[in-house]
Amino acid sequence: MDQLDATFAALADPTRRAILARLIQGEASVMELAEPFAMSQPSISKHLKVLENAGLISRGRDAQRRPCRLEAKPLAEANDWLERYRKIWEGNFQRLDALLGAMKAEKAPDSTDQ
Amino acid sequence: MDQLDATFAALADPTRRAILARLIQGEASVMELAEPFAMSQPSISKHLKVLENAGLISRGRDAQRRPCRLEAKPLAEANDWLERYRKIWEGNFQRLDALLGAMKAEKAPDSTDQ
DNA sequence: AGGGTATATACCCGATTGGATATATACAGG
DNA sequence: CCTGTATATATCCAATCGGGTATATACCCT
Repeated sequence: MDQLDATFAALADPTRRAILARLIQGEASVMELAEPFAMSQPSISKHLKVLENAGLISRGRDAQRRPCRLEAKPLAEANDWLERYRKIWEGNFQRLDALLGAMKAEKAPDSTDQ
Repeated sequence: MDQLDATFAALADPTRRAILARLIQGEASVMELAEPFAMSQPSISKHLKVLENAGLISRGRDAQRRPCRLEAKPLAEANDWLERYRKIWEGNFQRLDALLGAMKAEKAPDSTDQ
């Protein structure tokens, strides 16, 4: 599966998005991540595996715990993909310039609007 | 299904992303959209239905044709969701830069699949 | 070694997905 | 009305998904 496929597929589930949202606050164990959900621990582990396979999280080792943390890169790729469309659909060139600037440290002149 | 669920799920398929990419150039009929793919017409119609149900495209009527065009709103929502994370990771990178001074191993591949 | 805790793996199951083919519908033009 | 064209719908099928329970593994502590 393509990276973008895996990223968007992982983001298509509300449980997984909630897990990512929780991880904004910092690392968390599986138990901690499972707590808000009416769902079994293995199901959460499965969601975490999907996120990990998509590269959206990575995991450490702390005794029996396998703390999860956010990984930015696949999110950045998904964001880049969406930014392209946002630029076209909304005519928002500021964001595109910011994106191109971040990616290539170079401005992308484009005078053709709409 | 939640709007974000539907949007991300629709974007998780490379055929559907390619269809959206094609629609950047303007409206297109089902036949025109199907042409680049080694796939039956009904399969393309099914993909279009997924995109339409997610609100990512809308359809008109031109004789027998049902031209498709891009719709911005759901994309904007998905983009907003990702933007939140972009801000976080940019913040993290700033902190990281502050700590490590110079750490540059970023590649910037422009790998838009279509 | 044995017990407790945290997490992963192995199946099971029903629903959904993404493809196919065959058929139905909608419309244009002679 | 009939034909051709564009598109949608109806099944079918294998694969994947998202949940469950039961069990295994990994690690800490006494």
